[in-house]
Formats: sequence, structure tokens, C-alpha cells
Amino acid sequence: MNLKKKRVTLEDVAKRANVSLGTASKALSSPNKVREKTLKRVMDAVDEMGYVRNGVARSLASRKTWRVAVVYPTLKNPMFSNSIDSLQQSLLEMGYQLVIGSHEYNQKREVKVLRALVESGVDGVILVGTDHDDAVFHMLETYETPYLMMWSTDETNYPHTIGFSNRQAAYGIARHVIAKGHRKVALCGGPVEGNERSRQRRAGFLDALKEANISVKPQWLIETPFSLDGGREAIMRLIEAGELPTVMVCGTDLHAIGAIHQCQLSGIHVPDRLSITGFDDIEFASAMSPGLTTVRVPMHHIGVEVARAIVAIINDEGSAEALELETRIVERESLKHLKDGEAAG
Amino acid sequence: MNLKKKRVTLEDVAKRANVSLGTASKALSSPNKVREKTLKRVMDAVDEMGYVRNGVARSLASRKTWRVAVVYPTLKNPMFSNSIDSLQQSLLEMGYQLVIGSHEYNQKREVKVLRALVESGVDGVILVGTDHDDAVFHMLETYETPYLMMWSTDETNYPHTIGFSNRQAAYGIARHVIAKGHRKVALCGGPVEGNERSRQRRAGFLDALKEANISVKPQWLIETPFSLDGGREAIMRLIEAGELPTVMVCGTDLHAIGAIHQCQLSGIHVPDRLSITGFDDIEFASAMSPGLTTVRVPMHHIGVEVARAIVAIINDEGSAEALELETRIVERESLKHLKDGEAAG
DNA sequence: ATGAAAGCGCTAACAG
DNA sequence: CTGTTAGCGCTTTCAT
Repeated sequence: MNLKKKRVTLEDVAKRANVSLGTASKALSSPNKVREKTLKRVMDAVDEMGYVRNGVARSLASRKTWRVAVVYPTLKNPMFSNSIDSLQQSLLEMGYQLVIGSHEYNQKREVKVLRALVESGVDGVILVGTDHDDAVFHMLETYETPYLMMWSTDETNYPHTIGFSNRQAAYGIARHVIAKGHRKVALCGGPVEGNERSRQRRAGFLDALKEANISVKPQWLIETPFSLDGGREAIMRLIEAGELPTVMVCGTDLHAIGAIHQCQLSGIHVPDRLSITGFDDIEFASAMSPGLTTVRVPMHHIGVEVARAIVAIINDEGSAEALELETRIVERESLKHLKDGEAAG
Repeated sequence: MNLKKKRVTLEDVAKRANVSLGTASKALSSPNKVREKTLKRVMDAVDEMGYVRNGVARSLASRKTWRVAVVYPTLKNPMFSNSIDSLQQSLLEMGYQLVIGSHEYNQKREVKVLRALVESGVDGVILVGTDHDDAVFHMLETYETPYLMMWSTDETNYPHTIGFSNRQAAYGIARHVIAKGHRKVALCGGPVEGNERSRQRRAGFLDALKEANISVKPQWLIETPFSLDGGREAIMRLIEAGELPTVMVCGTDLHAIGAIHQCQLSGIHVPDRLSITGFDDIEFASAMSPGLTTVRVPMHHIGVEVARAIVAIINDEGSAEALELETRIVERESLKHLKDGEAAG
């Protein structure tokens, strides 16, 4: 009662149940490989003594942690924090715990965060995007840790990649915007350095513009941080630049929502004076006014497939093939269909 | 090259550096307790062999996992996912990894999630709120796992609690609303069962109304799920009930934002026809139109303090005193100041 | 089906 | 300051 009583171990349980340590162990992990009577004796002892398994010891002996790490660029974007949810649920069903890291879009920090995660012991690693510091790949390979990259299938040949083509998706929404009669187009995305998603989204936008023979003014090619403020800043720059385009195509919903907000503050009517589109389709995109026209990313689907895939790779049964999912355009009020007259002016 | 080469262990490193296992271990964990020359020999060996510490073995031997678990009711509310961020950053600085669980406001599921986390091995546990299944407290105490409750200081005497008084905060915003001339008040909150925050927020609202001698119609006392849809549903019910109040006070921003959206769909002008207030002050509350009048919760501050506190408790130096932080009202356009005439009508 | 024994890779006394 | 020696609590052969 007073002495610091040691935690009860499997050995204690075994003694009480009158079986060997090995048998007790088997009773817990493979109940069907033990006589029913023995099983009951062990289970009773477990209950009576309030035994709880020591996962650390299990992991050391079995060389399996039942833990998977995921490293996000940020958790501030609801896109990623919702992804945690899907991932976590799916992994839990397969008996895995999810450990999370983030690095605020800093590749060097990503290396550190990942190292800490890997050292602490995980059976597999999930990365966002395909553009990472060499040290990341080196560490993962040296240490022979199974890993997979999600969200983007661009710019890589690695087989274990699950996501979508950012370039194509961006191309798609840009074409859509052009089809609505827009010719004066501004682009606003996040930093492209060390981020193939940003890069490919921009490339996709530009592909569509080029195809339609539309050139973008340099001042209308904007790069700001991944945040509401980034979007607000973009609008300020547009205003400073003098002439307003008829539409601003954004690389993320965060940009777009911030931009719309700034338009409201600055008295620019959306979409009458300026149309705005996003990318991601976070929940708030549909709850605001005007509703945001954007690209829906199969976030939940990615989470489910990624969970399944990383477990498969861990068990050495992963298919060596990238999985490319579909995106689709969601039309709401923030994008205006220009009449011919307006298109010109 | 071809055989599955075993991972290099500390023992390998020690041999190569010509020191004993113990010395190598000390070199890594207490570099200053080792002669400089020895340290260098070990470090060189580490680099040459690409050694990475095995955290699992460390944990078993030292009985320390350097991991802290946090269990959220949901990750879908940006409030909580942003909290992950603060917590994680602060813990990382102190050398701890964060492991996350969630249960979608289901107390029985919380028990299971927590058990998995505790079994897998954590040095401490962070819970949201004070209302949990008995099994939770029982498990934590039996297993002698340090824990702490955050977000709410209501309905508990447990010393390790960091958050704010939901009742007081709710009372505050309700008084504010009343001071703006509102007398026809509807309330919309989340389910109160197993959730002392919901319960205390509602109680706080009612305290203020009672004090002002305002009675709430039963149909105006609404309880819907914690989601945008929950807010939308509340508005639909108000419409069905016939007469509209002049304001609806919401228990979370999610409710409020959903409600405002539904008003827009249903042609109810906010705030001219109906004022709406929220609770939490998530980022989107300020980026929408009309901006949401709400209660700012010191989410980041909580994260920082909680991280500090759980580590202190783990190290047996936690102050046995709850920490109550301040909230404050953020005024935006969704709450209208009623003129005397309107107040009556 | 069960028991015995050998680690998993590291930390933590304790000697020297 | 360094080496030696026990474990940490469990899984896993291998016999029986």
C-alpha cells in the first residue's frame, strides 16, 4: 500500500495462472493457439491483477512498434488536419497508432522531425508530397524504414505514391475559368521552393493559359504564404498594381478565402468585379458567401488508401504502383460567367 | 550487400570506437561525462556506421518513452487541430513526441482509444475536458500514468487542470448580447451529455438570461451536433418554430458559421433580421462576412501551458493547482446593436 | 499445447 | 572517467 508497488508483469500473471511465461504470452497474442481452459485461467489472472501489456517490451522483443509516423508540412491548413482524422481512423482499425510531425514548410526541419520520429521507433513513415531533402530519403533507405508519399503523384518515379496530379487538376480549373470567358487572369499560389504541389499547380495553370493564348502580367503572378493572410496580401498587391484582372485563380482555399475577405474589406465585389477560385475544397469553402468555386481533392480517399498501403508495405505485400485519384471542380458563386462584353473590358 | 544486413547497434559502435557498451551509451546521452577524446571516437564511429538509436530499447531500459498522449473529442473542429500544433511544438522543444487519439464525442470510445495509447507506452496523458468515463480515471490511476485535463476548469477538483471557465465565458457573451438590447434570445449548443463544456456554456448563457429576467422559449433552446450542419439545422428549426428571435447565441463557432450560412440560404439577413454569436474564435470567424462576434479562447496559451505542465508532472514537480486562463469577447458584425424600438418588436 | 531458455538493444548501478 | 554486470518485460524458437 505504501511502497511503490511495481507494475504487474506478464510473469506475475503467468505465475498466478499457473502457466509458463511463454504460454501466457501466447494466450494474449494468439488465443486460439491455447487450450480453452488455459486461456481462461490466464484471462482471469489478467483481470484480477489489472494487468496491462507493456507495449515497449513487446516492441523490443518482436521488433514491431505498431506505430506509423506521418509528417505534414503544417497542421494549420484544415486540409491536413482533416487528413489526420482519416488516416488515424483507418490505421487504428488495422491496429496501428499514428504519430504526427510537422515542419512548417521547412525542408531542413522536416529532416529533424523525421529523424526524431524514426529514432523513437515506427514501422512505417508517411510523407506529404514528393519533394524532400536528400537526407530524408537517405535516412529512410539506410534505416530500411518502409515509406510512402501522399497527396501528389507529380515529380517522382517512386512506386509508393498515392494522390493526384496537381498539374492536371490545376490545368482543369484554369480551363474552366477560361471557358467562363475570363482573359485577364491573375494567379496566386504558395511558395514553390521545395514544394512540388505548388510548382505543379502553377505549371498547370500556366499550361491552360498558354493553350488559350493568354499571357499573364508579371504583377499578376503572385506568390504568398499558405494562409488567409497570404490571400489578403495578394489582393493588396493587385490593388497596388493598378488594373484589376477579372479573376484570380488561387493555389489553395486558404489563399482564396483570405482573398475574398480582403476584397470585402477593400470594397471589391466578388464575383462581379473580381472572380476568385480556390483549390482543396475545405469545408468552409462551401459555408461562406459567396461560396467558393474550387477543386475538390479526395482527401478522405487518400487517407484510407494510404493507411491501407503503408500497412501493406510494412507487411511486404505492397503493390509497386502509384495510385492516382481523381479531383473535380466544384462550382459555386465566387466564379462569374463573363458575358462577351465584360470579357473584353 | 545481399544478405539482410542487421542494423548497427550501440554495441557495434562501441567495438569500433574501442570503448565499452556502457561508455558508448554515456557518450550519447551525457556527452559531458566522457573524456573529449573518447567522445570523438564514439561520434566518429556513429557517423561512419550510420548508427541510429533504437528508441524502443532505450525506453525499455530507462522506463521512459519520451512520448505524451493527447485524446481529443474530435479533430474536425479547427479548434482542436490547431491545438495539436501548439502542443506539439512545445512538447518537441522539451524532447517529447506527441501521440494523438480522438473519439468523436463518444465516452466509451475514449476509453478504448486511451487504453491503446497507454498500453503502447506513454509517459503522460492529456485529456480534453473534465467529464470522462470512470474507466478513464481508473485506468490512469491504476497504471499510475501522470495526466492532466485541459480546456475546461469546470466541474472538477483535480489539481492538474488548465483551461478556462466555460460557464463564465458563456455568461459573459450572453450579458454582452443582452447589453446590445436583445430580449428575444435563442440558444444553440452541442450535446451536453458527457460534455461539461457544453453543459457549462449553456448554464452560463442561462445565468445571464435569468439575471436579466429573460425567459427562453423551449423551441429556442436548441441542441445540435458540433458541426456546420448542426448550426444549419438550428436555423431550420427556428424557421419551423415560426417566430424568429433577434439573436441566436451559439456554443461553438462551427454552429455559428453553419447558422449564418443557412441564414444566407434562407434569406434571413444577419445581423439585421437575426444576430448570431459564436464561441472559440477560430480563424475563419474573422474571414467571413459578416464577421463573427464570438469568444476568444486562449487556445495557443493553453497548449503551451499544458505542455509545460504535463512535463512537470512527469518529472514530479507539477504544481498542484489548476490554472485558469482568460477569455475575451471579440466584436464583429454578426451581432447587431438593437435600437430601443427594435428591441421591443 | 506447453515449458525452458535465449535474446531484443539499451540504460543504470556499481566497481575500479 | 571507463568497464562490467544486470536487468527492463516481452516474444520466440526449440524441445517436450
